[in-house]
Amino acid sequence: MPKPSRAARALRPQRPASRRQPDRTRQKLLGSAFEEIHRNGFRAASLDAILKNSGVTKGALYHHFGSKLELGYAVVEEVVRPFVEARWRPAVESLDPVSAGIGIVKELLMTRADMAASLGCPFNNLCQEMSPVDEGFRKRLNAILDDWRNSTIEGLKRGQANGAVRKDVDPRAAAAFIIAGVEGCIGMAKASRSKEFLQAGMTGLIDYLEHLRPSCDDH
Amino acid sequence: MPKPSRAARALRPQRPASRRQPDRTRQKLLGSAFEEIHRNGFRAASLDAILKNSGVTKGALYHHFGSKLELGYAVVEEVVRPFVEARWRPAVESLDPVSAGIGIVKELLMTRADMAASLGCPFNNLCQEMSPVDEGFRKRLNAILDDWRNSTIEGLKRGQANGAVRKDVDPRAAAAFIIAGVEGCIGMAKASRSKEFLQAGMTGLIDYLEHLRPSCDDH
DNA sequence: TTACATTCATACTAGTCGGTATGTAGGCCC
DNA sequence: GGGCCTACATACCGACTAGTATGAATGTAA
Repeated sequence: MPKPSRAARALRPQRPASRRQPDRTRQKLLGSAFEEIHRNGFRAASLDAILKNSGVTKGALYHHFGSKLELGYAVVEEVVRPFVEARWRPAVESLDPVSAGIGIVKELLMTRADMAASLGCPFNNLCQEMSPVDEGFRKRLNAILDDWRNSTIEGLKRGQANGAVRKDVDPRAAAAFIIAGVEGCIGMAKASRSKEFLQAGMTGLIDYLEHLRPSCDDH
Repeated sequence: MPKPSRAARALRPQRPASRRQPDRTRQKLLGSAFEEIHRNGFRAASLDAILKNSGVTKGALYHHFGSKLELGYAVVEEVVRPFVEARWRPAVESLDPVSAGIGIVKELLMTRADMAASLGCPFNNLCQEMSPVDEGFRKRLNAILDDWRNSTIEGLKRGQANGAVRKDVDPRAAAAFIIAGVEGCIGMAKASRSKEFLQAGMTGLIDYLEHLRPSCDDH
């Protein structure tokens, strides 16, 4: 084996005695970049600020990433994607996606309302900013969005199969609207800044989700 | 009268013979700035590009506006606000806001789908980008959002009074969710770029709007 | 221990940005 | 027609940006 891959190296036990820990510096860069991008957007994100906050130097950065753009792509794939997937996984895998979705929304309202209302959703922020101006970002973000939506569609279909979701619901339209509603609420809450808009919008979303359940109309 | 105000001057007949037309150059700056901001966001908007596209020089710009920030504020107040208000006015003033809203959505899908899917909504773009980083932007954008939402609330209440909207709907929550749904759909469509997401999401929105109407549940 | 690739550190460059200093010309009043 | 404010035009400045050139130190394989 000529050179150990990052994945293989990460499995080996850490050697804290060493002063050179490439995987750790890479992770520090990704984390610091994610925060800076979350706060300022990608284009306004300053490499100097990322380096300062992570304690890494410019030489190390350009050793691990070929350019600012590549760093941004890595943040999308390795930080933003897991962040988004961790959110919706419980809902789309549930047998009752409506109840699970409502639970996630309520949990978000209780634990993440402040961050959501001030800085917004990292995924949505990047979609808004970068999709129109960089195809590489757009493709990666759209891949995340596609996975999210397709999983939601599958969840809704499963709900229809076991009676948790109305049969006359169009899963494609409902999935798109649910995602748009979530991101829209968080986005608008940024402008109002108070959590009131967020709570009101999410109340409307919950109402819509309830409306997906079988009701008296079906009988 | 020591000096004629902009408003008074605007009422006077144009004099195309003159080479100095301050109101016209101001409008050219606002229009060019709006386009550049719509395409690139405020912070990435280049003054040089705005000047090039409008054929105005830097001296003229800084004669009319004290800074880039003031130019941005003026774009919000004098271009974005009318843009937004013109959209929702027909809906919130209607006796049947649900039908009027559905009409606006369908009209947007037919006439503005391409622009919406590529560049997004100018108002929402600025909310996402500038609300967290500049209080002056946030206040102005939030004022627009507040007006939009309050008008929608009034429209829904009017609909409830004359039987066009279900009585058990919470107008505050519904208004917030409708706005969030519209902007969310447009925003997500930017990442997917194809109009399919926009159409699917808007179909879900229409379904939600229909759900606000009185149904068998009320009897 | 020697040779070599990886990993990081520092100093620097070229370019773009918003903003300013200075100058000039149109247009109204006295 | 002289004074004067408004409305522009041009040239320039300092700050900040992403990116690079160069080199040193570390770790590894032979």
